[in-house]
Amino acid sequence: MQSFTEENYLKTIYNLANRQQGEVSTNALAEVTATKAASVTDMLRKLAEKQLIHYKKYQGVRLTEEGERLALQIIRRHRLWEVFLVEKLGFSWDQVHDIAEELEHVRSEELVTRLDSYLGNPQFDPHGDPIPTSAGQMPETGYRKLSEAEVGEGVCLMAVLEHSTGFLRHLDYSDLSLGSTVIIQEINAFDKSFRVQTETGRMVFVSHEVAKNLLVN
Amino acid sequence: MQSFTEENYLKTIYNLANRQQGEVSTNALAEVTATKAASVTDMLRKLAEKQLIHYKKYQGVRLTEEGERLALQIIRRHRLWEVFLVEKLGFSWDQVHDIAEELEHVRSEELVTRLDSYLGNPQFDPHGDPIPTSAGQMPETGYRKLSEAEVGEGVCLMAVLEHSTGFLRHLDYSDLSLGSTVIIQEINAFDKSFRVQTETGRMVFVSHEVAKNLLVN
DNA sequence: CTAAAAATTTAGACTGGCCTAAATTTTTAT
DNA sequence: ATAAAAATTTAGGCCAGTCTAAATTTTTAG
Ligand SMILES: [Mn+2]
Ligand SMILES: [Mn+2]
Ligand SMILES: [Mn+2]
Ligand SMILES: [Mn+2]
Repeated sequence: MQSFTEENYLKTIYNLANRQQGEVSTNALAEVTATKAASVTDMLRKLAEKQLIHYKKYQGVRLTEEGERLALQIIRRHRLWEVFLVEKLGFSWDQVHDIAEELEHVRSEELVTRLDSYLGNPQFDPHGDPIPTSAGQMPETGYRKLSEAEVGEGVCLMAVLEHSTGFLRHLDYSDLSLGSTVIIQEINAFDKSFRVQTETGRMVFVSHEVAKNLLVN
Repeated sequence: MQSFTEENYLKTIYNLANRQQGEVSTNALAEVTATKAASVTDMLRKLAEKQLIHYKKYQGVRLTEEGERLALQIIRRHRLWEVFLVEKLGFSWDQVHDIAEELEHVRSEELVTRLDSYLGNPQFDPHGDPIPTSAGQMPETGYRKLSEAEVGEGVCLMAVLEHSTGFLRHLDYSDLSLGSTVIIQEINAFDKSFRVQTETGRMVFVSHEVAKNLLVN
């Protein structure tokens, strides 16, 4: 059985490993967990002891199979709760992350199973992130960043890479909602900003910063 | 802001204070929290420091107004989550307590408000316990124990005092469900056991031990 | 009313998770 | 190739919450 803290480290290691390639560094973990490198080292020793990570001093860290299994379980819970909060309780997608950070630690297999089926076995969370299966698989999505699309393309908005309230509110404001299609009218050569037409016909300006954090199909 | 542990102590003090009269003892707390008396003393000093309890060495403990407010908030969350688990996820009433013990600590006013309205502002939890109001009031119920009722009376089963899986399963087995009415056929003079007729017509034996833990109207 | 029993508190110690400062290892740049 | 910089680990310590053993206070019984 893991503590909240251990669960958070596992989840964070998983996420960092899948953003960059190769081993996850102590400093990167310290930044995300908002602690100091020395504290991370302490925890890494403990997780290695429990065989949840592969860890060689100074060489970075990688999840073991068991560690990954646990990480996916926690991510699954997080995303299912986010679906619940949005679909059933009517929260908006920018309000749910912090609450799900707490709910994800409630430990009950039965609870997750029932929640999943109550929600209709959703495949994606409100931010378009795939929900790991109960068998412990992270579904593959073939998305690319909007910033990599070209003029003239019509692309469907599928997920966000950035989950901050500010970013999500900005998307709402810009009429960019997941599942909707936008047509790329123009890409500015200088700042790589986009002008796109949304499904409702609005012509919207999308900065490169935003386009980099929007996944499309 | 209180830790999980502090919240559990406040809730426990509240519950004990409303089962017995007067101050709550260190030993009673140690038993319920499954810790040792010495640990309880440490925590009482901390809670007194935070002005959440009135505490004089060797004299037992009582919640302050603020302490009671917090205790009721936690109990409210616990009971709302129990309703959710039973009504929405289809758990049975003997499975929900432990899960609610964890869910009750998720801290979000907004979450509780939305959950409450999603559930239709329920007045009672699956065990018949009243749900404290958002204003911080514990609704009064005028229930008495089934063991205090008399032969010939028809009484409505309203709540249970004991929440163990064993007890609740036994009630299911005995066809004794909350909201149903039973008619008292006979009270055994020797062991104070009851013979009652349930709503479905079954004739059921109710031991004194069980009758003491069933509240009726 | 007093002595034994029971309840409670204090003393001292441990673990988990965190910190700062110092030491060590690895990486980078000349 | 080597020195400076960056990253990481180690040393030593703090706090919350727990424990056991010992001391103290309150309660109970004779
Ligand atoms: Mn999230
Ligand atoms: Mn999400
Ligand atoms: Mn309960
Ligand atoms: Mn209950």
